Amino acid sequence: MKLAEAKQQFISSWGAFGTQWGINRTMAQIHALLLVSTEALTQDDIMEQLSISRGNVNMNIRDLIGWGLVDRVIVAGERKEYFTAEKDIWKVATQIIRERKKRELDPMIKLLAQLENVEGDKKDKEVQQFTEMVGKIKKLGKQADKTLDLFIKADENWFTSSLLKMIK
Amino acid sequence: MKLAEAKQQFISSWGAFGTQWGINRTMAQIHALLLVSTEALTQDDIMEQLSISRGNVNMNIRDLIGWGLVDRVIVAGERKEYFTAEKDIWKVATQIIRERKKRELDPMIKLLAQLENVEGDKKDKEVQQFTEMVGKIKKLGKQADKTLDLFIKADENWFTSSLLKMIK
DNA sequence: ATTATCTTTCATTATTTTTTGAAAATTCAG
DNA sequence: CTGAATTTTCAAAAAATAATGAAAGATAAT
Repeated sequence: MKLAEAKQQFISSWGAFGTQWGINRTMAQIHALLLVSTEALTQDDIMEQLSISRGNVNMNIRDLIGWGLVDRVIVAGERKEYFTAEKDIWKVATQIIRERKKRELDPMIKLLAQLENVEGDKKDKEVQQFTEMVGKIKKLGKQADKTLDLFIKADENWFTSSLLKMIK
Repeated sequence: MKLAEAKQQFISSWGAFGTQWGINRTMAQIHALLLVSTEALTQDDIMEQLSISRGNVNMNIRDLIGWGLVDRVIVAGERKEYFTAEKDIWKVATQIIRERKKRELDPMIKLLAQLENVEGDKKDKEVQQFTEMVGKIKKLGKQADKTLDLFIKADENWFTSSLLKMIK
């Protein structure tokens, strides 16, 4: 397989995987394109390479910036904006985890905490089972939350912990 | 909040969260409904409670069975099929992980392995960067794969490991 | 073997999500 | 300040996804 073909394959597949994970196909493709681009790209570059409209590029790029996965790059003497993706794949992973945790896991735990306070007879079997189920899911959610925090922190402390290992 | 209202809220929110994770809203809602139902339900029960069509229930129920999250229940002397959800939330979690791993992570790693073998000059900077990026992502994918396996195994060994702790 | 009950399928319809592209807004050089 | 270059917005169109419901297919009781 040639390089150009491989890149194309990577971009298209990344888009398909994204879709399965509730991520807009185009957003995933733009991210993939920037991941395998040596240089920073303009909106026009992206439009051309993915055959998509200006508005589409603009919206998805801003989303990616909101996810902390893409940065604007200022090129001296150029009017246009350039965009580049974080290339450290470990940072990419922790950033995605950080964001999904904030946007989805945290609100879910909050909701479950509310639902646990259902009114009614604590001896009512229906009430009991519901509260128990909600409580268990909340507990699992909190465990996941903690585990993911450790994961994220592991990254932040990577340098420190490497140093520590050298000293010990 | 009353029980009925809380259940409704749970089902509707579960559907919304599902959507964010690339899971069909209705499928998530049926799963939620079964999770908080004391008794097994028929297709008609589900149709009524969620106000959806028979065909919709049927397809999504079969999907949920395919995911290993819902079981058919045979009730003696009854013609109709009943359905019930696995209530052990830890098992639910590991089952979802097991399936998504199989359906998504494994194929992704396979693809990346292929893309690593791009033809061309190994000294070409473009080729180098692409191969490196793909390799890094594959490595991360494999790490995730291992970690998730541990997670799944932890469950299977839960009883064993509890026993071990007691003996020690 | 016939009938009644229940399940499954799938072409059609409806809904949701994504994309487009032109207009508006912004930015900056001169 | 003016105007050209660039970015952003958003109503409308297109595409993708999901839901409906009637017909066909099973299944089991009589």
